[in-house]
Amino acid sequence: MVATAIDCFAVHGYQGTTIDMIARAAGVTKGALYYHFKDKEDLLFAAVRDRVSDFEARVVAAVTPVDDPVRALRQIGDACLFVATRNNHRRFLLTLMVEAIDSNPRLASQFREVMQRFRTFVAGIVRIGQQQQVFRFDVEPDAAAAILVAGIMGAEIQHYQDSTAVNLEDVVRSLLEATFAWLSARATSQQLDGDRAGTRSVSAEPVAGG
Amino acid sequence: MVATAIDCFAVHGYQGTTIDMIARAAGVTKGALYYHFKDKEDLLFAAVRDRVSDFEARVVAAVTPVDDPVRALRQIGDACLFVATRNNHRRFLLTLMVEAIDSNPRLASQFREVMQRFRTFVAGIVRIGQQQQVFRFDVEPDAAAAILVAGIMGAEIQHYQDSTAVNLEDVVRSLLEATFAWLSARATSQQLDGDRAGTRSVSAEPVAGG
Amino acid sequence: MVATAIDCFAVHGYQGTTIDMIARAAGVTKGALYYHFKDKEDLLFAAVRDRVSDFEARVVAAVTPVDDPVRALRQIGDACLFVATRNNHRRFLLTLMVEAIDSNPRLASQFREVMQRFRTFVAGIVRIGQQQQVFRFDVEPDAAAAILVAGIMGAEIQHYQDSTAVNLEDVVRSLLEATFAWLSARATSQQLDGDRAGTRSVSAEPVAGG
Amino acid sequence: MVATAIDCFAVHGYQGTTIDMIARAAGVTKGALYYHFKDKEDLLFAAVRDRVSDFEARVVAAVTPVDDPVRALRQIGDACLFVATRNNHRRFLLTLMVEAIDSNPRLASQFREVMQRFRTFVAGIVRIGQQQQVFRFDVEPDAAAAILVAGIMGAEIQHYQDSTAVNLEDVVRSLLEATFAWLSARATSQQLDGDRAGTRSVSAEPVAGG
DNA sequence: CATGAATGAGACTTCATTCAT
DNA sequence: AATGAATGAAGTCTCATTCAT
Repeated sequence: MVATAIDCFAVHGYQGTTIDMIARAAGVTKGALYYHFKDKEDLLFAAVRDRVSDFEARVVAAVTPVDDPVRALRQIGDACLFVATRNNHRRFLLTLMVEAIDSNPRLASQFREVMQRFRTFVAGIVRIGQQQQVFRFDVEPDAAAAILVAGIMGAEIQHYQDSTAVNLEDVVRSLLEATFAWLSARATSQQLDGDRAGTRSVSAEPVAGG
Repeated sequence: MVATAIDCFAVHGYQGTTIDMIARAAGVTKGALYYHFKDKEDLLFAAVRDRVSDFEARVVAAVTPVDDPVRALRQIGDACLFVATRNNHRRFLLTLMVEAIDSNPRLASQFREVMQRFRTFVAGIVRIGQQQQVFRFDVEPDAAAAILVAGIMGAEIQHYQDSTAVNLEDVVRSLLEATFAWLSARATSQQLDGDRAGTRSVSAEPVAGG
Repeated sequence: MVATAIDCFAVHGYQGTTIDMIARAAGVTKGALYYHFKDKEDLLFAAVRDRVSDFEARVVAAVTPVDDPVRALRQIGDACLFVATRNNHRRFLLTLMVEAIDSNPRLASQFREVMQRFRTFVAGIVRIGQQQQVFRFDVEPDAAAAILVAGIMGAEIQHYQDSTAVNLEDVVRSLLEATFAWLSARATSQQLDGDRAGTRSVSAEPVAGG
Repeated sequence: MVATAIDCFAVHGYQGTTIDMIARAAGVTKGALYYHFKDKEDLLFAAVRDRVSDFEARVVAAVTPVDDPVRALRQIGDACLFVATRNNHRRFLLTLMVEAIDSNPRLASQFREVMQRFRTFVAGIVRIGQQQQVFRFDVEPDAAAAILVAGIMGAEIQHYQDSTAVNLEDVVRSLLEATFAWLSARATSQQLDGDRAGTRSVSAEPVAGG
C-alpha cells in the first residue's frame, strides 16, 4: 500500500495523486487506505519515511568502511545510481522535495535535514581523504560535497526528464572525475582569487595558462 | 497578469495554484483572466514561454562574444545566479519542469528542449576551449556541459529548499573550479578506466597516486 | 456499554455520536458492539428504554403515596432535579427527544407517550388535590400539569445550556410556588376571560386590581 | 437560500441536514451555496443571526410601551405564540439551541446570550410591575422571568413534539395566569420557607391550609 | 472588456456496517 | 464472544470553467 503510494506520488506528485488512484493501483478501496492512514498526508509521510531511511541505509552501507575515500565516493555514486534507476523511489524523493518547499513546511523541513545529512556525510569522506593526504587541503570538504550532491541531484532530474539524452551513469562518473581532478590539483603555483564564502578553493587561472 | 501567474506557479506549482489565487494576487477577477487566456494551461504556457525566452536571452547575452571560454562559462554561472536570486522566475522553471515530467507531455517536451539547448550551448563553449587548446581534448564537451548544467540545477533546488545552508554562489563557483581542474588536467600519463558511454574522461587514479 | 452510549448520545446527540466513539469510550471494539446490538438504532432504543423506565420509576417512587398533593408535587420536582443533576441521563432524554421529532418517527412516538404519561401523572395528583379541596376546582388539572411539565423541561434545557445563569433548583421551586398560588387563589369574585381550549382558568384581572 | 436553510435545519437539525438537501430545496446547486457561504457552518450562523434578530425585534415590538406590565407579558406570550406557530423559525432556534450545547461552543455562546437577554427583558417588565405596585415585592423579578421563559420553552418543545396533545396557546395562557397569581398573592400572612438561592418567593403552605 | 453568480465534476474524508478469523 | 480489516455509500468542500449582463 505504501509502495503503491510511492509509485503514484513519484509520478504525479502529491497534489496530482488522488486517493482513488492509489487505492485502485493497490487493489483496495479508499476506506481501507483510511483505515491504515489518518489522511492523505499521513500516507505521504509514511512513504517519505520509508524511502528516506532506505536511501540513507543504502548509502551508508555502500561505503563502509571508508578506508579508501576515492572508492567510497565512487560507491556513493553507484548507490545513488542504483536507487535512481532501480525503481521510482528516488524520483519520488526528488519530486516531493521540490513540491514540498512551500506547500508543506513540515515535510520541507524533513527534506532539508535529509539533504543536510547527505552533504555532511559526503563532506566527511572528503575530510578523511584530506587527512590521508589523498586530497589537497585547500578545498573545503563542504564545498566538494556540495558540488557532488548538487550534481547528482541535477543529473537525476534531467535523467527523469529526458532519459535518452542524459545518461545518469555517465554524468555521475564525469562528476566524480571532475571532483577528483579538483581535489588532486597540485596546490603549488596557484593563486587564490577573491573567494568570499568559506571556500579555500583555488582559481582556475592556471588552467587557462596550462 | 502573467507575472503574477509566474509568481504563483513558482511557489505553489501548477496544481497547487488556483485561478482564484492568481486573480486575487493580480487584482483582477477570474472572468478577466478567462478573457485573456483560454484556460489555466494556456496561462501556464504563456508564463513558461515568457520565462524561457528571458532566461535564454540572458544567458546568451552574458557570454557574447566567446573569445575566452573560461570567462564565458563563469559568465553563464553569473547569469544563472542572477536569474536564480533575482526573483522567483528561475524557480518557476525548475518547479514546473519537475511537475510536468509526467503530467503534461507537451510542456515536458518544451522543457526537454530547453535543457537540451542549454547543454548544447555550454558544450559549444567547452568545444571552443578545446579548439583554443585551453581545455584538454580527451573530455567530451557534452560531458563537461552535463556536469555544469546538472550541478547548477541541483544547487538551485537545494538553495530554494534551504537558502541558509546552501550558498548558491559558492556552489556555482566551486563547480566551475572543479570543471576547470578537470578540463585542464594534463592528459599525459593517464590511463583510461572502463568508460562506456561516450566519455573520454580519464580515471582519477593519478589522484590517489598524487 | 449502554451506559457509555447514553453518555455519548446525551452530549453529542444521535447523529453526532459515532459507533467508534462509543466503542472507544466503553473500551471495546466496534465488533463487540455489533455482537450485542443489531445496529446503531438498536443501541439507541436500548438506551432510551433504560433511561425512560429509570426516570418513570424514580418519579413514581418519589410520590408514593399521594396523600399530600402539595408534597407530592414537590417530590416530583425533587426527583426531576435529582435526575437532571446527578448525571447526563436526563439530558440524554431531552436531547434525543428534540432530535427525534422528525428524524425518527418510532422514537418520537415513544417520547410522545413518555411525555403524555408524565403529564397525566402530574394531572392526577392535581386532581387528587382538588378532591381533597386543597386546590380550587376551576382549573383544569391538565392545564396545571402542562405548565409544571413545560416549566421543568424548559428550565432543564436552559440549565444544560448555561448552568451558571440558570439554577435549576430555584426555577423548579419558583415554578411550584407559582402553580400553588394559581391553584389556591380564591375562586370568588373572579371573572372568566375568553378561554377557548378546555381551560377553566380564571383571568388575572384581580391581579391588576390587587 | 437562508430561508430554505432555516427550514431544513429546523426540521432535521444541523447534522441531519445535508448541503444537498438545502441546495435541492432552494433550487440551486451546491456550488451556488458555497459561493455565498464559506461552509455549512457559515450558513448556519447566517440563519441563526437572521432568526435571532427577527425574534428579538418581534418581542420588543410587541410590548412597546410598557405602561401596563400585565398586558406587556401577555403580549410577549402572543409574540412567542405567533413566532412558534407561524413557521418553523422558532423551532429552528430551539432545535439548534439544544444541538449546539456541546457540539458548537461558539454557537452555544450566542444562544446563551439570546436566552439571557430574553430573561432579562422579561424580568425588566416584572420589575416595572413591582414599581407600579401591580406585583408584590417579595418575588425576585428574575425568578418570575425564569419560570415564564422556561415554561414557554418547554411548552414549545412539547408542542413541536405532539401538537395534538399540547395546545401551545393554552399552556402559555395558563402559565401567565399562574405567574400572575403568584405575583399578586397578598404578601401578608405568609411565612417564608427556607429558600436559598436569591428568591424571596413565599412558600405555598398557606395553599394547603387555605 | 470585465464582473459576479453559478455550475458540476471530482476531490478528500467519515462512518455504519460486514466478515473472516 | 470478540477483533481487526475492509467496504461503500454518502457527506463536505474545491475549483476550472461558463455565461448573462
